[in-house]
Amino acid sequence: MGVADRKEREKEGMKRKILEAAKELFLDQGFEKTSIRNIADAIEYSPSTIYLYFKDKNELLFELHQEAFQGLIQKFLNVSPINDPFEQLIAMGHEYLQFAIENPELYELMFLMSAPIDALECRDDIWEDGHTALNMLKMIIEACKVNGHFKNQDTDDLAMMIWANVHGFATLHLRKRMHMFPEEERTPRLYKALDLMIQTLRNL
Amino acid sequence: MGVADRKEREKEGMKRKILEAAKELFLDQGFEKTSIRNIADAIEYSPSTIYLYFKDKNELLFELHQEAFQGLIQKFLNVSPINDPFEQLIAMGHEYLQFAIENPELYELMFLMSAPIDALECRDDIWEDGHTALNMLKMIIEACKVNGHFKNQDTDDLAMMIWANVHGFATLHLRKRMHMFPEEERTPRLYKALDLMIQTLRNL
DNA sequence: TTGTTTTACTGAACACTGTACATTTTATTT
DNA sequence: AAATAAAATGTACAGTGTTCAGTAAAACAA
Repeated sequence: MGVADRKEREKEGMKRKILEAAKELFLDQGFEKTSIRNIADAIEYSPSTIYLYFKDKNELLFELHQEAFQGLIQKFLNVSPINDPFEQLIAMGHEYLQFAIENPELYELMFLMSAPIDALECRDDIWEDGHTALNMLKMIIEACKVNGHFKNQDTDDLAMMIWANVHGFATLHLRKRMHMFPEEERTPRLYKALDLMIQTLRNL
Repeated sequence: MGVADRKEREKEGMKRKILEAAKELFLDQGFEKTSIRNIADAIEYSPSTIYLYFKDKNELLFELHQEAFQGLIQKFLNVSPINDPFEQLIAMGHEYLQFAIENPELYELMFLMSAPIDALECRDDIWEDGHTALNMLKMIIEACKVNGHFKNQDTDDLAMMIWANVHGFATLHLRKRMHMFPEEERTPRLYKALDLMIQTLRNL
């Protein structure tokens, strides 16, 4: 039945329209300060219409959350042409930090927001892409081990430590907790400290 | 004039009363979900009264922010009896992580909340205690250097790296982004990864 | 082409929120 | 006791997320 198909497409189109508007507004003025009414205004529909396509405001965030993780995974794929796994690791760290700095609100949505997590804890598919990203890190760590790095260290612990470190850099920066350094020094210092961390790992 | 003094004390008493109620509610149900009306109800005053003592909801948070940092500094003082500076560093990392785990909402308020920071960026005394805490870390790093650690490394970079790492652990945990590990493994793994990080630094 | 059913959408309403301000109550000073 | 100053309040405004009865339009069956 062709009609049902078209309806399906239209429904999908509407969802996208809402999501794009929500994304722009969330990224522009933050989640809390964006109201359903704002989104409705942007797409020229009534507020209630949004509730026909999404359960509530959190669900909008959830969908964007999914897309954000897929964006990070895309960035991670940039490191695959590199041959030496340790160099891959370094590049991955930079890709991660760059993603966080260039997409602050997306990063916030992925790793900092607590609102949606509480609301969507029941769903078991939230972390699918998160796991994929983490596995990419773990595989590179394993490859490093083959090359003689990280002797007698547990891969999970290493992954956790590296991830936490990069995440720490990202959040300190995003949440503007680097007041001890003058404005223009912050980003360079971020990368410098990241490099220091990775070099520290080199002879582990 | 004794009357003025008493008035001053009463005013201070009222401020404390409001702050204690706000603290309990913020820590209990979060900042966003606590309304001025909730706080007013708790102390049995009208909502408007709160505005006579604090500029707005953010200011309540700011005052608590100050107190929280002083709490962390107190924990840091626990390491001073330790003789070896590197052991001090290890203990400091544990104190920090423990503080974050035991006072999740205070930690959130210190390092994760973005609302108050934006609103209070003008004030230059927000980060006074923050700097004190950071300086305690830096002094220990300097002491480690005297003992032969961290050869040819910049103290600021080291401080930044260590802090970011511990902060990363803390936020991953607090924001429930450790879904890859089963519930009961999370906290132990946190400390294990922290130890791994610090041991990595030992021979730097 | 009708009439009927399904779908898409909306406006008004509810119960909240932070905050401002005129008004009233209480305390202090003259 | 009257005048003044301080403290607390009730009310109001403009905003929020969300629900739901009702309407308009499209799809289907006759």
